[in-house]
Amino acid sequence: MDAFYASAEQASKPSLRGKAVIVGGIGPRGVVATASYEARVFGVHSAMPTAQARRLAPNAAYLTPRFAFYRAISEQVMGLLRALSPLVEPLSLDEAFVDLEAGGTAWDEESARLAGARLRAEIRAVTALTGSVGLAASKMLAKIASEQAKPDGLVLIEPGTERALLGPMSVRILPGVGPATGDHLRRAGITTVEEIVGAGEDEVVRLLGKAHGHGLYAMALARDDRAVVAERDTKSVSVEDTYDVDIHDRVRVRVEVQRLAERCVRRLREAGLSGRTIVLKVRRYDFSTLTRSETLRGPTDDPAVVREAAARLLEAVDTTGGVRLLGVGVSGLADYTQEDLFAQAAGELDPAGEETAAAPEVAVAEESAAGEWQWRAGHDVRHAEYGHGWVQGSGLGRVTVRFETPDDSEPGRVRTFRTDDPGLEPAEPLPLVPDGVRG
DNA sequence: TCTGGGGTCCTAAAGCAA
DNA sequence: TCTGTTGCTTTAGGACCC
Repeated sequence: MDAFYASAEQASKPSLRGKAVIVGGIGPRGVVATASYEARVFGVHSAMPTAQARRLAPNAAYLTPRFAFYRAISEQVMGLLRALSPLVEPLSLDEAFVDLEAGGTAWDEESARLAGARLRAEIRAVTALTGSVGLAASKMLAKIASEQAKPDGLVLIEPGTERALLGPMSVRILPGVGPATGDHLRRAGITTVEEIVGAGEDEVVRLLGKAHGHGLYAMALARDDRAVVAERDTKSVSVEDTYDVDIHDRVRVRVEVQRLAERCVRRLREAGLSGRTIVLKVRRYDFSTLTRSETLRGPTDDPAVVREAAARLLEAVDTTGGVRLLGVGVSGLADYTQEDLFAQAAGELDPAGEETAAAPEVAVAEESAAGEWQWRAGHDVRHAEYGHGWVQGSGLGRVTVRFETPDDSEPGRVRTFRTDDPGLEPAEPLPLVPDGVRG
């Protein structure tokens, strides 16, 4: 999907169409998740600090992500893909590999082009958004093709032309070559794919190590036989928070770690999983990051056990100077819950339900105290008199709403209310395409 | 005013067992 | 029993991806 989050917001909000839209973290330490193509003109791109984006594009619309909304669209698109083949490997909400040959949907260039073109039309009809298609003989090349196809296009790499296409391109297009490996290669005088080939496999392995070196050399030769894998088991579950200002108070650090442990376990249980290894992550004031982990004798999904392990791990970490991020994760997952003796003992000492019942109430109370939690910028609302709209901003006891729906062709009217206006309530996003037209 | 959140995979060191 | 080798597990860190 092209500039997925930003495009979805533009489709949902007519007043943003044709405008620079930036979706991402809005706080002082946020980063850009997606910038609309209009915003990219100003030099804004994903992973850029939002503060920097504001300097480059001060008049853009800044929105926090609405993942539930994007997920609903994503599921519609993934459904279209699964109609082409059972072998669909999602990479994220907006990207997936599809093995068209395994699905019997395509077997040569012509049938592939046809399937791709049809798919693009279906995506547009069902979601009102544009998607790009890359067609090629391997995952790596399909991915490169789809990047070349953006926005709103289709690119097919013809068999036999792969090496010539790849040769002059930067090493950075190869999967697994990020900033660090790119620098490493550049210091060895290697900046293009053909220079990797020219250096020879032994030299690349010497530079980058065995696994990485052999893999990368194969990619440079356009050799990639990785299969499309439909179902991949989750290997870990984690949650983390970056704080708007560094936390210096050790007691507060402990409290945050306990909260994160509980959130992590909630996610773990929702997925029907349990795990053996508890990981604590700490990013200090200077951005140095460290992790500490502890492996239990058996898998657990007990909040008390995870909280206690996380607390133990924290005691071995020096947080003087302040902490900018804390995280708690669980790995070594099992899809069953084997209660170990410690978990049971902890449960008996600490009456069951107390911690899980108390935590959400505290959270809700705090969000309410912070004020206007339900009037988050960009989120949908409904007003008894004016109908459906979305929050443009809120603060100081006021909330500003633009009343418009995805099928409006003109920007809607803006009105401001008190945050406690009895006629105003949070609402679900409206479908981008009227129900009757959906596939 | 630097640098999110959710993951995956790889490497290397250290401890331990065969 | 001593020593060296090998291999597995745990831990920590780093790179990369969207």
